[in-house]
Amino acid sequence: MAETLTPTALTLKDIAREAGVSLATVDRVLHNRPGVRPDTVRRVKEAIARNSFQPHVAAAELARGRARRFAFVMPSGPNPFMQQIEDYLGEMSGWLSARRLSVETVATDVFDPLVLAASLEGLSGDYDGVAVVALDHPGVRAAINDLVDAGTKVVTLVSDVPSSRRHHYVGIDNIAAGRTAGALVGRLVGQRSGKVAIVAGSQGLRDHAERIFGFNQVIATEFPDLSVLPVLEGRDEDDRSEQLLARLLGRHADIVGLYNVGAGTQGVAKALSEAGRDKQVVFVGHDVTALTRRLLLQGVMDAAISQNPGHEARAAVRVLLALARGEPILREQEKIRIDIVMRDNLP
Amino acid sequence: MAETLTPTALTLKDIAREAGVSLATVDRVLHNRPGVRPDTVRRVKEAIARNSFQPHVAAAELARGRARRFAFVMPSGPNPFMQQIEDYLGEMSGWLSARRLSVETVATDVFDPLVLAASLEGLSGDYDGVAVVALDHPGVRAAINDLVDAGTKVVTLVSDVPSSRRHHYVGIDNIAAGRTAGALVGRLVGQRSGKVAIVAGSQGLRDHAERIFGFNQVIATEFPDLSVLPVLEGRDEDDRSEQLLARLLGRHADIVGLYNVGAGTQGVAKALSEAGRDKQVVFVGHDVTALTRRLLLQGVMDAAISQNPGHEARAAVRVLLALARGEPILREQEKIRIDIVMRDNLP
DNA sequence: CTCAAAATGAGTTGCGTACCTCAAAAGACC
DNA sequence: GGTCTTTTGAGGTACGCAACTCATTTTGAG
Repeated sequence: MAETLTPTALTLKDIAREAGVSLATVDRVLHNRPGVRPDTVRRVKEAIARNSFQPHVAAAELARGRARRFAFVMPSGPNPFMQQIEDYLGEMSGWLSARRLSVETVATDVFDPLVLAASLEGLSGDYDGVAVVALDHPGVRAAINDLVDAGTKVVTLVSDVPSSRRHHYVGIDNIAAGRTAGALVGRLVGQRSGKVAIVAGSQGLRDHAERIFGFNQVIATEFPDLSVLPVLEGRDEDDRSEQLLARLLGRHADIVGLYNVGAGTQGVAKALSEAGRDKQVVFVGHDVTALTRRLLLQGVMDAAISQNPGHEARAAVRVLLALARGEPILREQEKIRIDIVMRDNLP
Repeated sequence: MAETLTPTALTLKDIAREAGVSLATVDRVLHNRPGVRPDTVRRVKEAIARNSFQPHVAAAELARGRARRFAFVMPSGPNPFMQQIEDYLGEMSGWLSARRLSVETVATDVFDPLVLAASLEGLSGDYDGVAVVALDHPGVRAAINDLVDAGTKVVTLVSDVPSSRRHHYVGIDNIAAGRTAGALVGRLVGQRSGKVAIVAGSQGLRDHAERIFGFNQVIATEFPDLSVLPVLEGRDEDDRSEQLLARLLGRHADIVGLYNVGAGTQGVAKALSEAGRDKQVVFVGHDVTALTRRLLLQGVMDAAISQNPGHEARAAVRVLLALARGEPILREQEKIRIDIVMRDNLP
């Protein structure tokens, strides 16, 4: 009828007795300090495992004295999505200070690999953990690895550097996101056949390229009545996106779908509206911002693929904290999901 | 360039000095203990606010000695969604024991208000917090209020009792979920006109009724080419759902959409397949289980409206813990979102 | 003004761990 | 067997707060 999940509550003292050693030795084993014979280490670890002992987090945290410091390395430009992440970090301030944690944001030009790498190197030694919106580049990779080697916990945020030895990635699978966008456009277009336009920031950005890849994959294999037009590179700028799209709409009367991969949403929407085709064209984009929220409510946008910035901010902090404490990570909890947001499930 | 979110780290001693009182008095104020003049209370609270002091969670937790006990009151039947919630609670066991928290699940017949109320009354005094999958009934409401009055923190889970004085509800807005389902069916049906079928467990269940309400609302106002057939009450049973739906499909050749509000998914899918109409009818249901996952991959189901059971389990625990500690709740974090799950964003 | 009640100060203990020192024991090496 | 190094034990202090006791001061009612 009633099942308890937490049976025992042993302490280090109990483990010491169990293993037939002193508290000091258990402490040495627990913190990988030198000066313990391998055989003794084994005995202690066995005692810990046998009793499934877990150190009391609160006691450990209290005893260590100095506060943990984390740094968030974020893009310096005016990116609304990144701004949301910072806002949500700010909302955590009470939570953070009650745990004596310090989170600092460091703005830098994440699109310049050398500048980013230099910023990362500059953090070494000062922080227990670093979350970074990273560009996938050899210099950045090396900087991340250096941090890791220095004992700093590193988490990549939003954009991954899979070839580095970062401890964790907090963000979505962008290929799957592109696939989802493709499925949505295809399904929402319905019976109609015609062309599909793609507006991206740049195909050089890893996340954009991956999204486009996934999108094309789905359209090509599952919606034979649709053909994808060459990608417009709007550089995430409103004006440029608008001009490029307006020209394209003028040339193709049979555009039935539109996928906006990155930012520049304002310009994309304007081009659609001014051509008077915002109701006929299925428009799928990314992220829930004040703007996309409005466009969804107006029916100009049909769906937004979203990664929850609040979740990403909190997950990054929690993962860094768990890594620093040596606690296991709740993978299921920290996994960022690909949200499909339509008008009626707007968060 | 770098902005710190956590400036100070005062202690109770500092607050005592600031307020010109002793540690004991600060302690009395902090824990609402009697024997402090109103004026002194004010002074202490002002000092706390002025310095935005927050007690060190770890120290408080360590000092209080006894572990906190939480109970989860769950349906006793073989409900896969509830099972998932329990599974995720089990996955937290390491996290829980490291914090010396105990979570016990109590199985009971949540559909019988008297039995449920009795179960709740029986918990009084033994637990610091209770999460309950509750039926909205006067007897249950009274039982919840009694728990609250006894100082127990109460959270309703999945299904709310808004008229009670429960401290928090962890679950989705079911009207919005129904609206989302309606929008999906309507959009995915495309240009076609025809009829839409609804299979529910029972219209007596609050969550099902709300979902149907939201669904009808959207179809009626936004998809005039679709007409909704009377609700089939399958009692969440496979066989019954299958029979009812098979009969309905036989009578109406122009069914283009299907909304399965609750369980019984196996039967619903079978009726569709055996009628050879699983590809023509847009089928939207709820929750991601092994079964719905398979149906989505096969293309039988087109979308599932989902509430993340892992998130609900963890949110309930976190909310109970925050309430017990007197910490603020991170509303954004604990809010359960309505997930639209299609084949390409299957979690 | 008196006296009891209320309010406050001062202090202690303990929670479980981290981190440190110093001494003692055990082992390794020649 | 003696010397040196490695390993281990024993113990202490500190972390910030909860919870408690007891003495002292202040307050208010009569």
